[in-house]
Amino acid sequence: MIVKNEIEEILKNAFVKSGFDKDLVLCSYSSRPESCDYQCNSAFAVSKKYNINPKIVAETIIKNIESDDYEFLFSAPAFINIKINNNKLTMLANSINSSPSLLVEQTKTPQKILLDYGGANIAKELHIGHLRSPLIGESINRLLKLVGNTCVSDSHLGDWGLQMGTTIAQLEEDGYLDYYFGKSKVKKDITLESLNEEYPKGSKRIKVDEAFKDKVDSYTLLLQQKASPYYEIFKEIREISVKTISKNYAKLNCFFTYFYGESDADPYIERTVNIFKEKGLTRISEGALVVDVVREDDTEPMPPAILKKHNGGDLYATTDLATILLRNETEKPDTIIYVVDKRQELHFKQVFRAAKLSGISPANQKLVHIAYGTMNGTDGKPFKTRSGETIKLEDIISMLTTKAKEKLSQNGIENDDKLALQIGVASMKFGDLSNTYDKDYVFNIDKFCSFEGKTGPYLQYTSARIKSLLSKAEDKYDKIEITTNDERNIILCLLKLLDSYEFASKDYSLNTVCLAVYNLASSYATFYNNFKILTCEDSKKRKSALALSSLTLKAISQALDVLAIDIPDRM
RNA sequence: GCGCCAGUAGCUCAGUUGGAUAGAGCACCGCCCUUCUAAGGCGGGGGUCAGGAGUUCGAAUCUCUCCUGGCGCACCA
Repeated sequence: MIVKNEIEEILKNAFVKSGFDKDLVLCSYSSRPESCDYQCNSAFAVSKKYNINPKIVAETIIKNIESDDYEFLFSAPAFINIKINNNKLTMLANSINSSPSLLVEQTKTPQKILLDYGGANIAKELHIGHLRSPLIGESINRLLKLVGNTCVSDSHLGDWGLQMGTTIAQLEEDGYLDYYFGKSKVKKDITLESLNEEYPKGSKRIKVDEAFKDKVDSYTLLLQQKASPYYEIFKEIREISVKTISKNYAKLNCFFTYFYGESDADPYIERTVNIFKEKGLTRISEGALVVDVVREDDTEPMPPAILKKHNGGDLYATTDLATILLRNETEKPDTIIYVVDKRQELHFKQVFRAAKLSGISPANQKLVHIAYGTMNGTDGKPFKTRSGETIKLEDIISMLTTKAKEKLSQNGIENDDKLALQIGVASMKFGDLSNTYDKDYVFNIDKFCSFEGKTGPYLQYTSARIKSLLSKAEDKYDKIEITTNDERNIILCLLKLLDSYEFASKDYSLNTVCLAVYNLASSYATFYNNFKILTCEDSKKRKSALALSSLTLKAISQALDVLAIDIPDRM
């Protein structure tokens, strides 16, 4: 926070000179942009502490200010309004412009961070419910890297639980697995379509058909014991699924360092369970092996974590704990971040507590659950189509692409599939990421497909216009000079955007980055509309405007890179 | 029942440790393309921040209360 920190230093000196406690100094962004750029409201706190009239406090502070770069003004009853002068803004603009990283503040404590994208289930195709985890995860990954951390990511596929037993049992009953079970010499291919049909079918049945549920339980257990042919079938399903998942996630610019799943933790499960047993942390409850994680001060229900089912099978908590052990023996991350929807909050509380109790996660390792909200329909429940189906991710992507193509066609750009995908995906991603991640929000297909106003395509459009402008310019440009209000606004928005990375990396609030980059683009659009750059006859002004445009483009590009949104050359 | 979260413009959402006149986008109305991409810019209308009480110089923000909705509460993930 370049400017804010500097203003606070100036204020602290003035506080000391005035005899006030300098710890009370706080500088914030202006809530009244028409009268100031930054503000300090600390006079009220000082007034209270020393029992002095707040007006006198503010006036005293202002009198003791020493600064050539900023103007400090009194505003009733006791606000201190701060304005940056043009020289300072010019200097800032040029130093940001000459820095490859645009002076984004680097963390003082760089960490190795592992991101866990909380398991797309491999038994079925990706649907709309699988959208937020990779979108949010990918952006957080990029954000944390931008501020100086090292990150690795793991898809952590859901591939070792009941859903696998269910799928295999249902496939078997419908004759897909005759070859594996020796009933046929001909191998029937398992396809994505068959998985889409068979898993939901079996999933419904286990709730009503007890015999089938018993079969599913036993198949799940057999798989977890890597028995034949269950393990071979699992491998085939997994391969088909991973292929599709990675393809679709790549379309969204989401990538993983590792395509691991729960099953990859299997070799660590026995040791994990033994660690708990040896430390005396386990007990048998209703036939299951459990770990108590409740604390005296808990106000919410806190059931024990289950390590082994009554039949010896493994559960979600088991594989998650074994996965932590695996990671601490391979990657040794300082922090593990789970990007998983908030309905699983209790599960992660249990796992985190159990991991700390057992020492599987060292005391200084940070375990974080980014508990994002669900996308709801207008009925307030997780989004379903009118017929009650979930929408496939692939269908959403094609819907977005079609809409983008129509729009491109109006602008005379035909048959550019790649561009249409970039625009469509930008709309969806920005629409999602500009919400606060932890709240549920209403999924609106029109909003996801909209290209006007505060959207991803607006940012792409602004960037494409700058690119086009710069390519037409015949001047060489480097020095920026800030003189007008429009130019001032651009730099002020830029400063806020650069600050937003620090803010966002502390609490994972990508929406602040979204808002800040939109405001930057918007302030540039105003400038662009009011000032015809290429035809300006004053060459100094023209060159400065070009340099300012170039800086704006760099800053928008940096932000969109964090959001994993592509910038096209034209649209 | 217990617990967690939410309720802000017609709609979808922001609102940084409590600050000045509560913002944005969409939708609606009006203006701006003989000049760099109109997916744009400028202006306008639109609010009991769910209701009530309290703390404070000051509350959308903190406390209490109440209403409504969502989610979670051991062998699913």
